[in-house]
Amino acid sequence: MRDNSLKYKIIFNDLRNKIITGYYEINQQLPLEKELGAFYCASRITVKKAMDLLVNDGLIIKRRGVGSFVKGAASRVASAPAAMKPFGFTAAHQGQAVSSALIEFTVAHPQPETIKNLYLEATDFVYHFSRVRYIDKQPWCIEYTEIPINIIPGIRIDNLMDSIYQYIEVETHLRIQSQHQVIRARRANELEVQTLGIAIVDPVMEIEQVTYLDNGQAFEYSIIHYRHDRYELQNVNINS
Amino acid sequence: MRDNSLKYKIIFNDLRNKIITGYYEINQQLPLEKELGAFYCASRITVKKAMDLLVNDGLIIKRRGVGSFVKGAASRVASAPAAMKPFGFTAAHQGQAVSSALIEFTVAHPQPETIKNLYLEATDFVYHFSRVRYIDKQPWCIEYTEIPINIIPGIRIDNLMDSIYQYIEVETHLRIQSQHQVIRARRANELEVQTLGIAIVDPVMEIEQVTYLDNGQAFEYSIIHYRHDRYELQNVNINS
DNA sequence: AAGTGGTCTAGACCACGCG
DNA sequence: GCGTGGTCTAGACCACTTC
Repeated sequence: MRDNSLKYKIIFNDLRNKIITGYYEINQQLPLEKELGAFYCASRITVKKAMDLLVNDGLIIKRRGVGSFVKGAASRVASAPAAMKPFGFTAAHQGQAVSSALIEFTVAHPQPETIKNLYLEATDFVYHFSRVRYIDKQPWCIEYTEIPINIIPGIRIDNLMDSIYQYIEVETHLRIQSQHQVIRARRANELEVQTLGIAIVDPVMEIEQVTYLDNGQAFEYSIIHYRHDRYELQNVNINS
Repeated sequence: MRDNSLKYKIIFNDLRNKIITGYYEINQQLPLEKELGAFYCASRITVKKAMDLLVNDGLIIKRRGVGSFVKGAASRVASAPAAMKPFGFTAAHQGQAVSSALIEFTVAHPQPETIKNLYLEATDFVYHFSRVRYIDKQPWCIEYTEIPINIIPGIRIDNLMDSIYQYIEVETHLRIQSQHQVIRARRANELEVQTLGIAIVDPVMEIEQVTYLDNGQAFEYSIIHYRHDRYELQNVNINS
């Protein structure tokens, strides 16, 4: 990544490491913005930009008139910066043995929800597929996905065994830019009981999502059901 | 709020309204940062700050070398800006008839999870209470909460019928600054089946949270179980 | 080549907490 | 009154897209 050459990201990552490794302890005051600017040879504005990212990730608090301090929660924070969370199951479990079982793969007209979320016509065509995702051969979740064929052409069965996002970014010149999700708890259905190896009384975590390319085009409508014991979401709310 | 006098928030809110009301249509290009700066009598940097907030809320995308565009998801976006989401059940349901039923209220030593998350000693004392929360007399969720008595003293039973956060901010001079949450799906227990009026096979949405004051002090450890049909979380992920 | 947004700076002034 | 972080500016240069 050439992102590493951006000054505010260098400062962000360095401060983040110093907090996570305990170089800065919990509740300890950080150096002043002015001092950090001198240390990193950066303007105060650039240091502030880096520190504001730390605030958004829940690692520090800033108090006007007082200073900046390491937050107590810092020791339990996710390993990846929130701003750099990767998209998709494969990327989220990088380094682990991810595999997939294809349940269904057809080309069809889009379902009503897909029409609404991707602004399609009922007469359009989409790839319609569902697959179970495994880590170390343990079932993790089941994905129900529709992707318009005229936005992402050329998907074949063997692309679905790996990361579909990787196919899109590597085989085409399109880049994935963002993802809008709605998260709910739900009862599992019969298919999920069988494929995920859970009991009929076990819930699943539902993630309904629309994924966007960097040109603003929504290209995927997907519903993912996770085993409830294999998914949790971290969230930090900051008061304006 | 004197927040309204901040230029970047004025611009943010004005652009946000123009997007939500359809003054700017989906996929329409917004005026250039330079033009908006002239329109609002603001520098380009200030306009950019406002627009970056819109990006984080998932309302627009920005393309270097091209311009900024209204995102398709804009029409389905939450009514409140993500950056200004209020804390707590009462605030989240402002204008609705919120009521509470107290299940338990004692002063006790903290549970292990509370000790770990609030950095307490086993010999400390906490308010330990649980309550069911209703909207229009319909059960919505059940909260299990512990708050150290030496951080927030003077909580009485009648405070628990209303918003405990409101008690804290009004009766003391402390201000609530942030909240760290972990969200999971879970099976309901016997108490929840009865108090929430759900079936034993129905899941609940679990929110485990630590809430912080603006001095960085963690003052509350809480687990909330929502009826799965009465809670959903919206989430926007942006690629670096 | 022209024009967009992204980064960075130096400097100013303000709001706030504290002594 | 002092020092903190918050806001805002004018201007520079860069990375990127499009023509």
